Order: sequence, then structure tokens, then C-alpha cells
Amino acid sequence: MTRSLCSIAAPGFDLGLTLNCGQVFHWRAQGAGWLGVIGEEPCYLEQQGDSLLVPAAMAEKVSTYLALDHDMAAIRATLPHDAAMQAAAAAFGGIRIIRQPFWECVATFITSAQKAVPHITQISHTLRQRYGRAVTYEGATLYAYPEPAALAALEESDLRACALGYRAKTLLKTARMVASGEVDLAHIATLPTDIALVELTRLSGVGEKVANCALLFAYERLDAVPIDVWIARILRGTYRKTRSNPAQLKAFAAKHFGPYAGYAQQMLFHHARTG
DNA sequence: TCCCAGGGGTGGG
DNA sequence: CCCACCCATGGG
Repeated sequence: MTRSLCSIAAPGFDLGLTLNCGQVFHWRAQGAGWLGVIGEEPCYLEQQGDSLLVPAAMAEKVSTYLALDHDMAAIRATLPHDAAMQAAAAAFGGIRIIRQPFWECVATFITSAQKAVPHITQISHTLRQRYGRAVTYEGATLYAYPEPAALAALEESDLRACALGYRAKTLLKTARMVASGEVDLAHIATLPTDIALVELTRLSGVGEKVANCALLFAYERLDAVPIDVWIARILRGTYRKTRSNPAQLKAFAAKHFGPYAGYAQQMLFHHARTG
């Protein structure tokens, strides 16, 4: 079965950059485009200049997922005019902070602790393949991220067999907290950001950094700034915050980068990593 | 081919 | 504030 594709406008958008800048880890290159899953739906995406080729039936869903509605001119206008920020924004203005499903995002970043992109991607694919729902796209089999209940039913050894190491214990505990309703990820979306952060950090394996990743990449809090070693390096070096601890770095980032500090973070992060 | 250091973080001491 | 926790990865 061939799915009909349609073209949607995506001016200034960079699909490859958006899917590979360290916010989402399961999209695979396929021909001239990318194959992945949005929630439970398999999807092929291909950039053609300032347009995006997407499955016709999914145009709306794709636009929301990729945050094509973000007003980048307005966002860019709020970013500070220092040299580092402007260089990062010029090079990586095609990035969009996407809207990921809550659980998929929280769980994936729990498995990302102390890991580089290839390994996070590999863990994601293994979990999906073993415990996620299989869906097909033109003959290719893809897998949705496993439901909380699917992981909650496992033993720690099952997750260790997916190369999670010490993350097996925390992911399992968190899956059980979410599956049982002890923590309600959808409810967290209704909370103010500071309260949402406290609630997210109740989950096992979710500290300040992972919680901020979830707030930024799933909960649409574009002012959230995950302070990881890369951003810490940039703030301590480029921005001369040599002796600041993570809390001080977070405060500086909020003040200096403003309401879209999360965008600033992502562009600087990618700039540093691909430096 | 094999070995070993060290890592985009968290939580407990 | 410090260190243990696991293990795929990549450099030597």
C-alpha cells in the first residue's frame, strides 16, 4: 500500500537538524527522508526546500509534532545579541523544539543519563522493538514507544537485557509509578512550570536535568533550560560563569536568554556539539 | 582484534 | 559535595 503524500509549508525549517539535535532519538534516515513514529502512528517525512512532504492524512498531526506553528522570527527577536548566541541562531535557526508525547520523552531521557546519542538511539529502538506496538509503513515495520504498563510488567533483568545498565532500575520504578497512576503525566501539563518540575522529579531517575528536558521537549515550556555538561561548559566558558553551580547557571540562563531560553539552549548546545 | 577509560545524570551517603 | 552505578563505544 502506498500512502499519498502532501506538501506543507515549512519556511526556514530544517527537518534533519530538528530530528538530530538531541531532543528525539528514534528517527531513521530512509531514502531522501526520515522514517519514525509519532505517538502510535508510523510516518515518513521528507524536506523539499521550504516545504515538507508528509502523509496526507497526517498533515495536522505532523505540524503540531514538529511545532511548525512556532513564530521563529518573534522567538529569534527575543534572543540576546551576544556573539555566541547570534552565531548559534544563524547556524541552527532551522531547529524546532518539537512536541513529544509525555511518557516517551520522560522515559527516553531517563535512559539518556551518561549516554551519547548513538547509545540512546539504540536503547530506544531495542525497547520499542521488544515491548512496543508494531506498526507498518509501506512494508517497513516500526515500533511505538512501549506503554508505561508494558514496561511496568517487566523485571529489572528484562530491562538490563536492553543495555540499560543501572538505568533499568529507575526506568522500571518510574514505569510502575506512571502505570499505577501515582504520577499523572497528563495532569502535570496543567501545572505551572516550577510545580511541574517538582512533580516530575518525584519519578525515579528524574532529577533536575531530565525534568527540564521533559518540560522543554514534551510540555511546551520553551523557557525551560536543561543544564547538562555541554551547556554548563558553554555558560562557564563563553559566558564567563566559571565558578557557578548548576542552580546559578539556571538562574543566569533564565535572565540572559529570556522567555525562549530553551530555544537558546538547544541552538547553543548543537553549536557546541558540532563545533 | 582486544582492552580500557570515561561519559549529555541521579540519588544516596 | 562526592562517588557508585552499568556498559556500548571508540581510541590506542
